[in-house]
Amino acid sequence: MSDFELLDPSGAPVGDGDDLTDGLNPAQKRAVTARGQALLIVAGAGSGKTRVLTHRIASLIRAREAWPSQILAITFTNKAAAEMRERIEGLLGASAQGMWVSTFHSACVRILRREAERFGYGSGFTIYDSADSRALLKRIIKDLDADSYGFTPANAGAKISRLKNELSDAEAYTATMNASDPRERLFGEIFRTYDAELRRAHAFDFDDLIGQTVHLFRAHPDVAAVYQRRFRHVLVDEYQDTNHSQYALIRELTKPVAPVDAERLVPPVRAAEVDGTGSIPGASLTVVGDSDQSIYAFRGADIRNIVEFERDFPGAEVVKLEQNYRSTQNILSAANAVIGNNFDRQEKSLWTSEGDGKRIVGFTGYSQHDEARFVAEEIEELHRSGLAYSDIAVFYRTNSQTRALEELLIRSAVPYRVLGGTKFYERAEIKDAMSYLTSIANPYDPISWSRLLGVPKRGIGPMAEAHLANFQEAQGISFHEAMLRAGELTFGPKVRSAITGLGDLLGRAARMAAGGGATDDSGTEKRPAPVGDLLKLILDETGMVERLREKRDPQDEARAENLEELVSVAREFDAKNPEAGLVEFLTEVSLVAAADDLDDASGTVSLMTLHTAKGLEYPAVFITGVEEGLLPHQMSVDEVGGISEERRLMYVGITRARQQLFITLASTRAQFGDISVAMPSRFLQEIPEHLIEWRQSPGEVTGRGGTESRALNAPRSGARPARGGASSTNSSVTFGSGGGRGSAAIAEPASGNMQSALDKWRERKRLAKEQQAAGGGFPNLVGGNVRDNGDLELAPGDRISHEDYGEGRVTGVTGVGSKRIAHAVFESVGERKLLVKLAPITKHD
DNA sequence: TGAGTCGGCTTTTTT
DNA sequence: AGCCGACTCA
Repeated sequence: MSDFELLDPSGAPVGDGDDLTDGLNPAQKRAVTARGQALLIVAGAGSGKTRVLTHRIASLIRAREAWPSQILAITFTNKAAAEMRERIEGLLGASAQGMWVSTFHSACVRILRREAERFGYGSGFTIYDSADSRALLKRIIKDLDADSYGFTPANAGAKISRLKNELSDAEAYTATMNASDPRERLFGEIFRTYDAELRRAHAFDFDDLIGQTVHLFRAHPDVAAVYQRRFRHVLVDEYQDTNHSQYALIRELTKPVAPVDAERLVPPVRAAEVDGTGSIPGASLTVVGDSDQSIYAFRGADIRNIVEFERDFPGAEVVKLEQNYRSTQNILSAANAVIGNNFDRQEKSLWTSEGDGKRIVGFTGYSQHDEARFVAEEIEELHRSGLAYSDIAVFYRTNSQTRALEELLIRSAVPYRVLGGTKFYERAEIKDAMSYLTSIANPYDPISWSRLLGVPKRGIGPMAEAHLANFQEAQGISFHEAMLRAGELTFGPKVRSAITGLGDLLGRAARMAAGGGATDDSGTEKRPAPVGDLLKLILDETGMVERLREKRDPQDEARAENLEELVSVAREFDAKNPEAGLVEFLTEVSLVAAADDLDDASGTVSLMTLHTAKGLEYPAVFITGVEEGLLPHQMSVDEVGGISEERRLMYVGITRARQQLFITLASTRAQFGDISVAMPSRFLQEIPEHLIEWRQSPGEVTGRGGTESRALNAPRSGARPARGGASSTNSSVTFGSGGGRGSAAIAEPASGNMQSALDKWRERKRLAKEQQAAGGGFPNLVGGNVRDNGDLELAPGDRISHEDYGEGRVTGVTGVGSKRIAHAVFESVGERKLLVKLAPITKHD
């Protein structure tokens, strides 16, 4: 039973009577049971690909075709990885110990830390996130005076990233560039310096994690052989979003091991592992993807990886999953219609046997606030009809759109959370605290060191920093050592003691982290200190939290709370990973994705970008800001293939919805401080009109600035028959792409009366200007001054007056302090929940 | 050296 | 409108 030697590659037949294939459709069954070197599973949205993938892995293990440790499964986010592992363990009824289920980045970090001595880093090397890279580039660009040539940290970073994703490096770039172009020469210099600085700091950026692993494998066949031998089955999810370096990594991992390398492996290879020539055959590869959901071209994802899979891996089998188990037919028809406008795709059409379901609800607001108000009201309506808040999600194209949405959700007392966006770990105070931990793990890293010098303020400025950095480089010592030896430099007594004191603190913390006795209590144990203790030591000794508290600014108060939350995050990590240490903590923090902190049990509405939404599903979905310039985004319009990618983004958004889909837009939108007129998105026009029930169509919002009361603009369903959608809407939605600079990507149906649309657009723009000039802005502009009702006391029975809803009666009050919520019934709109502090209400005496 | 003010720029999406 | 960075003053 437990005899490893009996492992037979051909395996026991899986299939008949196997519960791993029960209830699967024929295509899914094939995807689970197919065996061979290469398998491509083309999985449309909602076609059960996670199920197929987990069952495939479980069947490999259960049939004894593979041990868990021979499986490498790559997912897009850490959350998806955790979920997949859990589901596999559920199927096997046992732990899947030794199985690698992780993201590309996590898997590569794991390999790189193991093999760190091969490239001269310690295993505690630092991972630079985009902000760190930008900080480094900023310094380099300044040093090289490259800003006058138009280089910015952002554009240089993007270019470096693109090159690294192609497995290029500074040397290769310099060799192939046009050397007579000073701009190119300068960029080569930036690139070279950037990489040199990374090396000096013992650091990798995100792209290096993949690229350096590939280089490691290519430079050291013996190292590659270890992993090629170990992973017999490689499975990759979201294959359409892989870039070139990830593709190369997969190729390396699935190569056979040549006899010369196989011979040197430890432990020695067994006869069963090699073929007749003494080679270990390449691992089997399974990739899952959907080219219609490729939305990461901007970071190097190459759709050709999936489109040309069969050419890359001759003899590959292809299985197509087209039956959808997630959405209603109406939603799928809309999705099919939209994506059908992408001309260069493989034909594929989603279908369901579940019936049409409800129609898609459309709404056009007069402003983004009006739009947000509709979203908030509909969410409440859904909630009243029995849907949990956690079953509802709101999507948008750009993070900046959250402002208006959040404001209205707060006012309506709808519990929500924003996924992604300004992430916890991107907050300044968190980065400050983390810079101490990073520096403790890697005392050669200048970025974290430079950051911690200045926070909290202790009189060490740029001058002192520069002197220390020169000293550090000249002596070839760590930054911590350089600080301890500050006496050898010409500093004033005050600055010197600040520097040595800080150096001492870092040294003590580093010894604790390494397991040495930093404090001289009985500690004979050589155990690394818990991360929580290290962090607490730093925060206590630097007084960072108290300093924030002293300022008595509510924002600083929030920052202090964030730091305390960081301590509890660290403690949680310690408890969950008793064997892990500081480096593991830092790795986890660097690689968490936006969707990773998604807590499904939280009972809140989820707000996120369309990108973050990929891979998720919700019973009710709102797609907001469906306007030209936003979706498709202005930036993408002139890019080759840009519109196609935006359309896929729309497609991804639509296909997240299970039962109810809402599509909203606004006719004006404020950006960069002033208000501009927004046109409905071309994608809106691509959805067959009979699928949409307009509560307020774009046509109705055209022309007039919206003088009616907001509450009356959006009567509940039924009050307004949905005739608006058919005629008026679609004629007014027709328009050109604005400037009409026809890039290759734009193959839009040039239907209809462009001229009249243009006229309407001009007219609206004029009206918008006038209204703005007339003062007070738009009547529908909710934003701006946040009101504060202070300690307004309300009790059941009180009569109140609401700016939008009119007269009403309080039926109850829940919550405490600033989160007090009044439940009220209004004559015009019925039941509503209001945040007492912020709602536009007055109480009648 | 550090605090405060003014001006320019921003918004695409993320591991 | 808001954030960051450069510049100015104490």
